[in-house]
Amino acid sequence: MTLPANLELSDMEGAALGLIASAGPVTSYAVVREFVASPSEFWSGSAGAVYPLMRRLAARGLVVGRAGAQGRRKATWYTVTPAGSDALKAWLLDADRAAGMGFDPLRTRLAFASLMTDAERQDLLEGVTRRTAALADAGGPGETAEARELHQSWIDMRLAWLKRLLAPGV
Amino acid sequence: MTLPANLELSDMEGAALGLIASAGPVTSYAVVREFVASPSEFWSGSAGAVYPLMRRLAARGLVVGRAGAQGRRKATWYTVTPAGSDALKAWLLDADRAAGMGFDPLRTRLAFASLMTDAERQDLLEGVTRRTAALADAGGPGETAEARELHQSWIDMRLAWLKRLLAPGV
DNA sequence: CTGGTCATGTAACCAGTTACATGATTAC
DNA sequence: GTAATCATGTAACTGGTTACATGACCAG
Repeated sequence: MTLPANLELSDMEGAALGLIASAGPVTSYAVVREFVASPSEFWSGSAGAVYPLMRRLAARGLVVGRAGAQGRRKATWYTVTPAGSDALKAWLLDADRAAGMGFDPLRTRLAFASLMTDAERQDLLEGVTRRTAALADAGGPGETAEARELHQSWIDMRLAWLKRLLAPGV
Repeated sequence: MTLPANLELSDMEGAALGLIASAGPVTSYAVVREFVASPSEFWSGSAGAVYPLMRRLAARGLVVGRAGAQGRRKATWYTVTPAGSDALKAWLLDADRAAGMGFDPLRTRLAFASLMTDAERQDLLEGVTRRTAALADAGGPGETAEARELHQSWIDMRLAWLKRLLAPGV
């Protein structure tokens, strides 16, 4: 990529910028709420992360923050700039990074399956099966149909894989 | 969980402790090599992360480090203690955390599919398809058969999902 | 009007990153 | 013998976390 360095985004920055672009002028708190509501649960969406992140984006000229109010409270409303739009596009369409596997807590543990007894392994897989099945209902409200389908595919894959490993005589 | 607080492990600590338990006495550098070679690519395995982590584990009594040598170089060799073994077991068998989805860079982007044009979306999915297909060969050497199968299932799921989305007339 | 929650932050801490330093080992 | 790389670290920076502070809003 011969992209200007100031346009490069971390994944959390990209996600935040996407939210701002989608939801029009937003306050930092609205972004916090979206992160918290997200089914991804990878970022906590803590205020201590989001508020400085928004200031960082503003300092880089990717968003503008206008001082305003929310009722009697004063608040800053953020909008993406053209430069922010470019940065967001570049991040969204970065196939190299999109193809990565990210972090998978189950795989991390199964790398050490040899350290478990058979009974422990069985218990773990059953516990994971129950909890994975429960994830099916937990769709985030803001997600697109495509993201939701990927979520569901992930769950289906997981359950099929678990079922096979739990099958008697395997 | 009524687990003593000093037994709780972060995911990176758990992974490191698993490596130490699997490979017998190891140096910090050996752990670095394993992290770097891991197909997960989530942690960089930087020395600046691993060396302090090993000291932290030692300070908590989960491993012991014995001063020794590697040829003429001096090095510290780490072994898990019984307490470390307990902590590792608790981390490995924590079904709640194992069932989590972790971080998925593709899903993070697809949450904003509405911000792409049709052509851009098509390009992205094709790029991801090519790169995902290439992942099939990239099995980590230290991984167990189960972890490898989960890796492969993830790839198959991804490819099936991508193929469906790229099918003409959908 | 008072107790709880919402909204907007700030501060201190912690863990992981890149970049650097240094000495041992290996390749040529 | 000298250059490259391996092995063992350290230091400074970054960014995300929890915990706290403060004032607005809302239910009884």
